[in-house]
Amino acid sequence: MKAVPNQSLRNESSRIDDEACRIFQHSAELAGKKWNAAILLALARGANRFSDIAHSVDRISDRLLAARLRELEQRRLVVREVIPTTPVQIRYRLSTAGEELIRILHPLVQWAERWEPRLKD
Amino acid sequence: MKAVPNQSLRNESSRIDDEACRIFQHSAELAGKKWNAAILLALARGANRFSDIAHSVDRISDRLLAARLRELEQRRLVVREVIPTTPVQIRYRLSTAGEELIRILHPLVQWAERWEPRLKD
DNA sequence: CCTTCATGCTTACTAATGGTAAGTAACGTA
DNA sequence: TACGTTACTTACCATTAGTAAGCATGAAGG
Repeated sequence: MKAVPNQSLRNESSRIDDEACRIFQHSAELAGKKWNAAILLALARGANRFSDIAHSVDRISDRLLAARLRELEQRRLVVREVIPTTPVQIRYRLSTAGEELIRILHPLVQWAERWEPRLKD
Repeated sequence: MKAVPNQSLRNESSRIDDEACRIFQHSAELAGKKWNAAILLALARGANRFSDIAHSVDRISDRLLAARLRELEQRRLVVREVIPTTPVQIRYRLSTAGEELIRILHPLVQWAERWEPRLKD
């Protein structure tokens, strides 16, 4: 279909490619990417070691947890500290941005309880 | 026994598999699944036909747009109406749940502007 | 008439991502 | 000595995403 994208009849300002919309899409997809919300929540609730998080987040695999923590660290939602004990301990915690993000997302719980009651089974 | 503090001694109720946490994860992943936020936003901003949404959401393919609209309809965030003109017109719009969802997610814009300034490039 | 275009999809194919299982180095415990 | 824990990585296959093309219907243009 998209061989010749004809939008000449369409007013350019109605396209969803301006700044706020791209930002919105980008951050929603970051927060909502599979496992991310659960990982951030686990950290918010006190888990701070790899294996704690792995136990807190139901059904996540080590491989994906490691991958997600690396991404979240790069995006600066999570801070990774190496503690030079023997053996080394690695501790993860939310950054301020991460804390604010889960606070912002909290209303989703009420939304879901209202509109998706079957989730409660 | 102190080099490695054992978190498994924490009480079971702190695990992230109880109801509110599962709901939280589930709805965050619904809202944040790739393209969903942008599609809902396009609808909120007035797009209501397939090709309008396709033009509004930058870089989405027809295939994924069709798939996502079907999912969003099943999840009751989007309503699909068939208008029996010739040829038939198909019109999509947000349900009340869908409208509330994008309202809830709106603070993400300010969050991202504050914490992810490089998105603004 | 006959070609061409728009709409709202579907089908076919490839690339990227996800899930499962197992492995690993360095230590600790029984 | 054997096994468990920690924080990962590697190997492999299944599922999903992205790209391109096809298609039925009808409208519009020459």
